[in-house]
Amino acid sequence: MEYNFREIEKKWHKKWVENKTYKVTEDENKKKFYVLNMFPYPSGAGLHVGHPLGYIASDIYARYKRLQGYNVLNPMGYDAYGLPAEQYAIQTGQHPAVTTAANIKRYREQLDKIGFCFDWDREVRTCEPNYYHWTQWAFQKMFDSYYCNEKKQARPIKELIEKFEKQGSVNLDVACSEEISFTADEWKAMNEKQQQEILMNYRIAYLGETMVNWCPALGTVLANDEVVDGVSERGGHPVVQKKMRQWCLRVSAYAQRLLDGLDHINWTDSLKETQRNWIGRSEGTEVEFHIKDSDKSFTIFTTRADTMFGVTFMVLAPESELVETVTTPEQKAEVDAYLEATKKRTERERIADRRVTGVFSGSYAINPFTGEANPIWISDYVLAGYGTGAIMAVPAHDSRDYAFAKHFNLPIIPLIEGCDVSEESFDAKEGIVTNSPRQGVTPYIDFSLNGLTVKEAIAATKKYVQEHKLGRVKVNFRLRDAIFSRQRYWGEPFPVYYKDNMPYMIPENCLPLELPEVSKFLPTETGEPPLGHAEIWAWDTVNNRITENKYIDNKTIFPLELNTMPGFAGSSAYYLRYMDPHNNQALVDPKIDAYWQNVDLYVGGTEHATGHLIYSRFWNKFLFDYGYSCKEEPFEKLVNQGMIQGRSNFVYRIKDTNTFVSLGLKNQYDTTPLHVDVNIVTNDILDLEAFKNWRPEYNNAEFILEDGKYICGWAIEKMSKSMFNVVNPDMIVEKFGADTLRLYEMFLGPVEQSKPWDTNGIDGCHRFLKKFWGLFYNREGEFLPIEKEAEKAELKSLHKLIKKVSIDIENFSYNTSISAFMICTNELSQMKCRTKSVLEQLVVLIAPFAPHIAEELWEKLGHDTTVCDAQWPEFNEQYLTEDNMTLSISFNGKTRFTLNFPADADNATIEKSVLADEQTAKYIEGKQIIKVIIVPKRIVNIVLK
RNA sequence: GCGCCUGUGGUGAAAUUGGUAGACACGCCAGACUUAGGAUCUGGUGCUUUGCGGCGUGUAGGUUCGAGUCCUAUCAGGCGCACCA
Repeated sequence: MEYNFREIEKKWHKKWVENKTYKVTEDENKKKFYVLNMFPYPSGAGLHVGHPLGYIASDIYARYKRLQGYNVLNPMGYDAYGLPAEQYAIQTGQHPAVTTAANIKRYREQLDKIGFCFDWDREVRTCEPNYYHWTQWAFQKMFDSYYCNEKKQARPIKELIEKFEKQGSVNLDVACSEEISFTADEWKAMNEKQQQEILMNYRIAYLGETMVNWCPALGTVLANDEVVDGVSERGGHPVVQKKMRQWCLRVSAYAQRLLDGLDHINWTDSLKETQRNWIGRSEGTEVEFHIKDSDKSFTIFTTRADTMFGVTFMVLAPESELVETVTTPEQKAEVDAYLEATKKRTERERIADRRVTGVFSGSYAINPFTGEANPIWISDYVLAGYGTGAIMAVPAHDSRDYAFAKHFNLPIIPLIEGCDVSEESFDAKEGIVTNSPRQGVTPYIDFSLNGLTVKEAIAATKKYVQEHKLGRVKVNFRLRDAIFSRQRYWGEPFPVYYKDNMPYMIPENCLPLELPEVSKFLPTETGEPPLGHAEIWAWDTVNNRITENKYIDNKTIFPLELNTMPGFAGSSAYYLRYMDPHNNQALVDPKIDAYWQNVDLYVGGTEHATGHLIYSRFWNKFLFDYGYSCKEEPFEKLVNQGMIQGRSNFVYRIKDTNTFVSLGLKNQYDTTPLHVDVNIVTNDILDLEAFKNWRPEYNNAEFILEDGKYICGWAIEKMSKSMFNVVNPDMIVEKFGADTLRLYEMFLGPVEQSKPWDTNGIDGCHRFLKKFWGLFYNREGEFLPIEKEAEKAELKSLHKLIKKVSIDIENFSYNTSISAFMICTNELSQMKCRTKSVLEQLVVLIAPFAPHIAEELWEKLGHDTTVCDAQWPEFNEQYLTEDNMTLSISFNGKTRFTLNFPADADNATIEKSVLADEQTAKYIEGKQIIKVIIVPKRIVNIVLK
């Protein structure tokens, strides 16, 4: 009987749905295991072969864990809100809800064909009200919270109000946008609006007037991670800096915890490193500089406190509020011109063109260590958003300051013994400090760093600055608060209305606030949000319900927020929602959360390293602070699947003809390479008929063949429609079956590695499944397994496989597991002994990889339960014993060699003749063996004298 | 510039973690069965040499009885951050 994968797969897909084979419920008697894939954006293009890579890898793991007796949660859903879904809707001129639903349907069909063990009863869609209810709820909680630095957690804002009433802003150690000071009496004297404005400075979700990444083409602001090289990540449109009033999340308050948490989770080093870079912790010192002939002062931030004696000028960011203060009347015209010029330059231009620019402000700042008056300059190489927006420039030891000093001819004072700063600055933090203070100069203060190493000098300066109240030790983070508003239609509406221009939350029991219908949902270049077109979009505070805009009176009926939330809002806590997706009383029932805890294995692409994976960790930490999530870190282990690139094929057309020449002969002609659809090429051989029918212009194409074949050229490129190299999983499933696709995607190489999709070689996996089937059925359709005692050789082959596969799955080395299956199948097939018990275990072993064929054979073996409920076989070392055992021998636990001896020998005698090489023999010859220690894994330690 | 990762046949890749490098698969070569084959089966396949042999894990050193694996330097490719003070 033939291996009929089409029939088998169809049959089992139906049975799995009917029997709800993959439905999971909480079960206190079983240990839990939570496997999660990053849920997809249902884009219009559907799935290509790259998407399922991670899903297959995690599916294998989930099935394996289930066979081991775990209660496995393996859910799937859709990240349906946000830019990509909406862009697609705009391009096709349809309502996003319609296209999203259609795309989801398509995704589901494609996913269903591959045979995943998802519990679809737990599906979530971020665009559905019963889901975004909890996105809005979390936002309200963030609005009603501040971050207490002392307790290192989010606290209810009412505690902060109580504090203000008692002591004002005295001794306040909380995260804020800017330091404000006021007394309790002043607080009490404020009206409601003033108080709300003050509180906004502390809320975790707050309205902030900040510089944002404005993308005119997309008609929205973007978060920092959505901007790459000055253009939008989606679509590559220019992005400019603009000051706007936006909702923000105070992610920066959690910077230290986000950093510390990385130490306790099982992620790859490179991903952790990426996050560390993004968080960008930098320990330094803030020092106050007084402005000469003024009572004003400003603070700078430096990580090189040891260079205080090498400061020759100061620089302010053009956007710094201090610019106005320090600009003298004589310099005003020049400064204004400079500010105007910088404003015009976009982020992109600044990156592309790094020329040194700047202007002198006219003022001087007094260096508290030398007493010298340093000129204050303004330049765009200093960023307003980092540190204090002001720096002390030490041209000798900072390359940027050096470039500036050379350009404007400012002095350079070297501070490290023996360093040469005639050509470039000496940036390394090493060497012995000198010139601090300089010889012959009367010390301004009683403090010297000369003779210390750089590290010692930094510590000494910090100490001095602290003790003399010249500044303070400060930790700065690169991580900024996340901008949380989008001027888009297709996103979660904010559950917010405006009274007297200040935001108020609609009552929690009125959630979800559903997305209204609008006449026009297209974004605008000017940034008016599409929700402005909604007619029913006002909040009636008397009846607590939505009402029509025309009733807005700003007394009881107020306008609702017009912005919507960004894509990452819905994807930040979805793993919690999967635990309890139908609960309409809470995001997740605390008891259920306590059962599933957090995600044990998270699989997805690296592209989310600085976006989703930061926001999600932040969001979860916030919920953790209130006890809504029982674990501080959401994703225990994370595996990044590599990207699948496309492998394009080319045909070579001879210029000005319709004749195509095969790859090997193309150099004899003047040809143009043309992309050809990879789906009409097999193993680089072109299907000539299919090619003629591919495009009308090739109908009468002629070919110059080699060996009767047309060989195509190839190249690795991004998988894209325009290069005709997109391979859909459906086509592979149709041709070879889902089990072959699953095996092949895993066989391609390590899951973590990026690699091109290459259909060459898929035959090997398909052939293997046929051979595997051949262990059970011969060509005549006889069922081969028989009940009998297993033979030694069979058991050895089987247990070798059990051991290998068990270890490999734990390590995600699926490619080598599949090799092991191939070897075992060949061995058993040659032995021609078909012992039922052996084959039964073999079916269980392959079930995670190729579930359809496993179910079919499991049934044929006489089981009426699903193979998913079988038990993963344990390997038994005794079957693995070799006839000739190999011993690894180490001397003093250090050096080793291997040694063969018969396994049945009672006492192995170590003879010179069996040693691997002569030199080794020479090495132990004449040395007295004191002790032989046999340790597990058949390693023998021989201790030599 | 700083940080992280990766370099092994014609190709994708293995290597019990310091012990016979190239498992397994693709491709290729030869053969068998076939009217035919993008089917199936068998054997071969790192390079070099007629052969014995020699050489081989980006390059150059080092540690070791022994290195793809550890150390140092260097080259190449990929990724992240980047006027972040």
